[in-house]
Amino acid sequence: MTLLKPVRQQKISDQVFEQLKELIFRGRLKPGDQLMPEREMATSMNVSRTTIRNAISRLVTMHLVEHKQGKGTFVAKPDPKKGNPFAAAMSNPNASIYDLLEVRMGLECIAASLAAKRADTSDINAMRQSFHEMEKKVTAGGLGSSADISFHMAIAYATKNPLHIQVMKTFYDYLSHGIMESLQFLYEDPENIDIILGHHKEIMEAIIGRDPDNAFKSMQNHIEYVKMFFKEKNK
Amino acid sequence: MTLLKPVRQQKISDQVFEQLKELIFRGRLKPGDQLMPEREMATSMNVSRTTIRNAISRLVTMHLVEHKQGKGTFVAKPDPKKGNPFAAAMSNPNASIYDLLEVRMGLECIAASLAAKRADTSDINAMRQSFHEMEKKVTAGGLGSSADISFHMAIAYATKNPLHIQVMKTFYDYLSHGIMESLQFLYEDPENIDIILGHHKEIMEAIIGRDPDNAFKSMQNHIEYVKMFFKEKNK
DNA sequence: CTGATTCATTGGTATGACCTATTTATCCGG
DNA sequence: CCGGATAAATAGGTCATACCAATGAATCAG
Repeated sequence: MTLLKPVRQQKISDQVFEQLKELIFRGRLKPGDQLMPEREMATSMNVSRTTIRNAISRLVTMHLVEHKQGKGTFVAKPDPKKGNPFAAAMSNPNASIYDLLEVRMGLECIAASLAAKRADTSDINAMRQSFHEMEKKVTAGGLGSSADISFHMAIAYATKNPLHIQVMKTFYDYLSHGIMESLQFLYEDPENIDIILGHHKEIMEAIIGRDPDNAFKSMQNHIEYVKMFFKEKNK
Repeated sequence: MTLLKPVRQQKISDQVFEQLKELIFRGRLKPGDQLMPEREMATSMNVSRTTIRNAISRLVTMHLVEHKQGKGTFVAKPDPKKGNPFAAAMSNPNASIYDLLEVRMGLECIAASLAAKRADTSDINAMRQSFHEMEKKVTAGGLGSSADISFHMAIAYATKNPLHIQVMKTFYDYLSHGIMESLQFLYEDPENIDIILGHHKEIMEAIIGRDPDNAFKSMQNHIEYVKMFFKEKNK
């Protein structure tokens, strides 16, 4: 007898749930986006609508998506009121975008260097995709801020560090809600956008080239630039 | 045409959900209790099993109840970890103390360098106090892990960055109980303690001496040492 | 053009069937 | 009487289908 049982320990609805969750956390589905109709999703995944609904209803409970009868299901805008420690911290009027950048400086520089050591091809593809999406958006006159977030989240995932991923996810959950408004100033100037895209390219190439030190420095340089921008702006 | 019809139709599954939630919150259903079978509950509430399942699955998502196929559904033991993003991440079996140290590496190095720029006398006093307390504890044969945490938190406060403070608080509040047990291994060897005290002294002096670069490097060196310790230990 | 109606789309609920996992009861050979 | 195999009962998990309810767009009556 063979020694194995490819037992299905994970429920089908769990798998669907995980897939959708990943799409949202990685920014592949952005707040406001509409999900595929349940019936369609069911057939395209070869599972019953019951299972799809079960998975989605869990996302609803987690406030990641919202049901709108007769219209569809949409990715929710993160609500800071919902037990997010970062949101609590940031609702403190003493906390500024500058504080946020300082913390990001710590987290993301080390993340970039770890990513350079551990990124696999799918991570790199995610980065490339987000990069090109942002490029496309800005050349089309758009803002590209959500693609920006996706890019940074792709790096977080590439660290393969579940704790770091969780922390960054919580971070950007909040960011896409409140702070992003401040960041809009950054995207208003086309010159800034080119510089930022250049930074991203630098970071990405360091990671692809498996160069942790350069990845660290490129990220440091990137965030330092953003910090300087806001320091200039506020005087 | 005035303010009319705040009509809001509540979904049936919502009503079921609320009922069950109340039962749990009010203690009518206690941890470990088994819920009525879904089919039975459905008939006794005059709704379909679909609706019941939807409501219960939301309770599952909120970690209020647990499904056990073939056995039933049970009220879950309140786990303080549940609902906290950090704890959720760490309950992931893939998350290790090594992951934690990587994230700390990012956060605390930048914190040390910021502290070197911004620490005031009361911050420095807090550091000194924690340092000496730890020194006292270990020479008395104690563990000093809580003084260790106090030391690192003193640095966090010295950054004057409310977001960073909040993040580190959450870190130590929710992680320490589980993770600190692992750190005990570190304190078991007197030799380690001396080295760690030396590290702390280095960090502290760099901060007092207003030397951000050295503070950064000292902290990096410190955490790197701990990382190495666990890497050695696990092979 | 305005307003009502119709209809396609999409989430919400209801049944009923069958699958899978767990526990309990039963039966049978030794 | 015992131990293990078998069967039944229980309860959650999945599937398929039908219909209800809300929304919005297209259509039609005036």
